[in-house]
Amino acid sequence: MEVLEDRGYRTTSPRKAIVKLLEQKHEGFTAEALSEELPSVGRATVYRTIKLFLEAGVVCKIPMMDGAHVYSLTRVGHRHHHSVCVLCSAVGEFKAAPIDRSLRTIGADIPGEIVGYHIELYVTCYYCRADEG
Amino acid sequence: MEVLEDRGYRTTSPRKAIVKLLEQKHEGFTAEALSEELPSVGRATVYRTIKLFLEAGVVCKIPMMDGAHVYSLTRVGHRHHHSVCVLCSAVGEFKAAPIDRSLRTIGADIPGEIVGYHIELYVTCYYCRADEG
DNA sequence: AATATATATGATATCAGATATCATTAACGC
DNA sequence: GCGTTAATGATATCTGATATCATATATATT
Repeated sequence: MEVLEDRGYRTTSPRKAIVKLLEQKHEGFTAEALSEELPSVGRATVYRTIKLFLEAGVVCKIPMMDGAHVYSLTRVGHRHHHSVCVLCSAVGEFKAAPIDRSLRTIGADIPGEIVGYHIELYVTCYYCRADEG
Repeated sequence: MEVLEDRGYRTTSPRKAIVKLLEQKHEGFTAEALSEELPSVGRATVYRTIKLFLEAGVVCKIPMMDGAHVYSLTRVGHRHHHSVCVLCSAVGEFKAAPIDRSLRTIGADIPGEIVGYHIELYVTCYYCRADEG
């Protein structure tokens, strides 16, 4: 929320409601699902707000294995990547730093200069594995 | 094409036309663009065929930095990842093996068991860098 | 605290990418 | 060649997301 204020955005009640809900969510969510959970907030506003949060770096967009994608609140400050449970879409964050190193090695074999990268790890999380036995 | 035959799919002329066009394409493409380049093939067929190719592993779906995505013909047989030029969307493939190793180390810190992963490297390719100076 | 001003909202329409339907067409096995 | 079955293509439809625009409300100014 402070991030938004710093950027000159207003702290409105719809935005507060969305942030409040997101803080409780440790699973990836779709814009549609979020909208359904917040009937008091207009559909358009939900989509707009997620886009705004994306640009501000407050949420991340995570592609899933099947081509779909979910959003997730960013909890760590530094550069990171995501692990996503393919069953419940619980999202974990891990530091980018250790991978950066090995990637720099690989970079030597890549034609062109690396300007960024994405890594998604697809996992089955502890709870889902427990359920499946 | 042989991959498809092995799977019991028929080698039809629309499919041949699409494969032929893809072989010449070293840039990522969208289904829409492909459809426009092949007016002789119906829109639905283009989308269907791309989906089919995806499932057969003949093409890959590559998420771009801005949230869009492109498709790209798979040229290497083994497991690989992609580098994509953010300017012209030229696609390169690189072997997954060297990264697998470092990722296995990181895996120890990840809650859950890794069932798969994606890596996309975003680059500015040689030609685009030459153009921009 | 009241007001002015610009930003944000929400209802609706619209868009884009993709998929479902289904009658017609054309591959492949015989 | 012929029959069966999969594939095609025109159309309608779906889903996730965005554009429009009148109304409401957050902040700055007084």
